[in-house]
Amino acid sequence: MNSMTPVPASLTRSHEIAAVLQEEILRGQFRPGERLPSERDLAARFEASRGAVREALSQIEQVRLIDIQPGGARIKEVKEASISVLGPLLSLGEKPDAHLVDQFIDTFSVLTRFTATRAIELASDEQRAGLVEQLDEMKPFIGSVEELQPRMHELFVQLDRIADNLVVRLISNDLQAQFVERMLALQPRPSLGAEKLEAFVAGMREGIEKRDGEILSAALRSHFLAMRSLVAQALVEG
Amino acid sequence: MNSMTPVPASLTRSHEIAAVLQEEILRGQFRPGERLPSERDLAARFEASRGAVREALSQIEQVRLIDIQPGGARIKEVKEASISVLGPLLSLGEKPDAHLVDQFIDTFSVLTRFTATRAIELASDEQRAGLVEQLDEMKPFIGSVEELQPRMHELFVQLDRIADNLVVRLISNDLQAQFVERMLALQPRPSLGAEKLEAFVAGMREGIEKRDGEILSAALRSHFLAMRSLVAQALVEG
DNA sequence: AAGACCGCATTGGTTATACCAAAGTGGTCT
DNA sequence: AGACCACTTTGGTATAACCAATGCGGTCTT
Repeated sequence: MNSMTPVPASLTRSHEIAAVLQEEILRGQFRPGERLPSERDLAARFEASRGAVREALSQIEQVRLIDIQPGGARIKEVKEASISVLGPLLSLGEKPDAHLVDQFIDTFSVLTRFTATRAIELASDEQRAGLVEQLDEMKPFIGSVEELQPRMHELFVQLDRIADNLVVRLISNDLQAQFVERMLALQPRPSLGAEKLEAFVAGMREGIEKRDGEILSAALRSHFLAMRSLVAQALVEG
Repeated sequence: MNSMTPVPASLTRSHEIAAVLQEEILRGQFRPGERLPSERDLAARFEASRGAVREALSQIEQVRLIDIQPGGARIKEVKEASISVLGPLLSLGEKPDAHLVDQFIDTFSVLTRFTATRAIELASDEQRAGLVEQLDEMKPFIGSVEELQPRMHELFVQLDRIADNLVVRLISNDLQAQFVERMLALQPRPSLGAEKLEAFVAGMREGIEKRDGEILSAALRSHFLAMRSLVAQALVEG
């Protein structure tokens, strides 16, 4: 999966401008309803062409942070924006806002539990057996996060495939796009203890084998809770 | 709230082009990995300037349906896209795809339950009392969807405010932006029976008053399930 | 003095042209 | 057959210009 990571999208002028403006908006440097400087003024400020500025504004409009209309572009409330602003929002300060990170993990947890419980409802016996096998194959690697992580990821991919819910899939895409890369920058890189991981794997296994959503859900919940405090700790220390 | 509905964003050339191209991509008229026609060719095809086409492509890139790079823009998998493609995806056929609508409602249901249960965990006694009051004030209007809906909406706004989870909030924004307007076009406009609504309100009330997430969650679950079959029915009939 | 009206400056929307650097392409030479 | 090189295409950017609609300010009317 790491090898699939695309090249960090070349920074074009319009993307730069969009990033800067978006950050300023998210920092609250403009009041909602207020007018953004005109495209010509922005072009002058960024020493760029109007075309580049227009492309940037077009992107910001897409995330619903501004409303472009003849007469001027107006700032909207962050609360009304698209989920795409979460990434920039997390990158505002030196460290991501701890509260926001908590919300993030909680939400991810809910969606993952939904996917997982739905998956075992829908899964055939063969599929469940396959999932259990995947989990069993993880056991030797519980000590090593680097080894375990890709296998865990593969498991979730399978669950996602079985649950077959495009809506959740797309939401998760966005969350990951906004969140994961920014969390990976954390130092020290948090990692769960072997005991907890073992319990987690065991819980998942039991939930899948018995087709018991409660057990599965409980395992996932406590796993995400553990991750939450880990990340919180990393945010304080880093 | 209806009066707040913004003017149907003026259709600029770039938005038109973006909409057409996006629809073609979503229809699968290009294979993932395949190259999109060059900006110059697209400009010729749409009888527009390259600038307009570039703005359109910039928007489509924002929803991660294409990947623009020097050398050419390449199509990506729908599964990798942003949640923003859901709206266009729902509008592909004459009627929204029933399966997708189900997924939509299920997902909305999960998030709403999360918000509601979190809200009553966090709510002060005064706030809970306020919520209960809101519910009680609904009772006279249970017969009339038009009267009930805005009050119900206000209740969810309060729950959302108390739960105070920006991530879920933004996700819900996107879902509503993509979904609600398209569903409102359904004819006949589905509406729940008074008995079910009464039970729903009662369940919410009890859950909030007793601060019991299970009861609250159950009320919401069955409510969304009812909505699901209503919409399914409307899709078949319409 | 208050309100309706008109007109100009500003703003976004769009087009056209031009140039650059990088990616892609095809042919040639080894 | 493979490496190399030149040409072409493609996206990235800038400049200049025009239109329509908005916003604004002053004037005229009542």
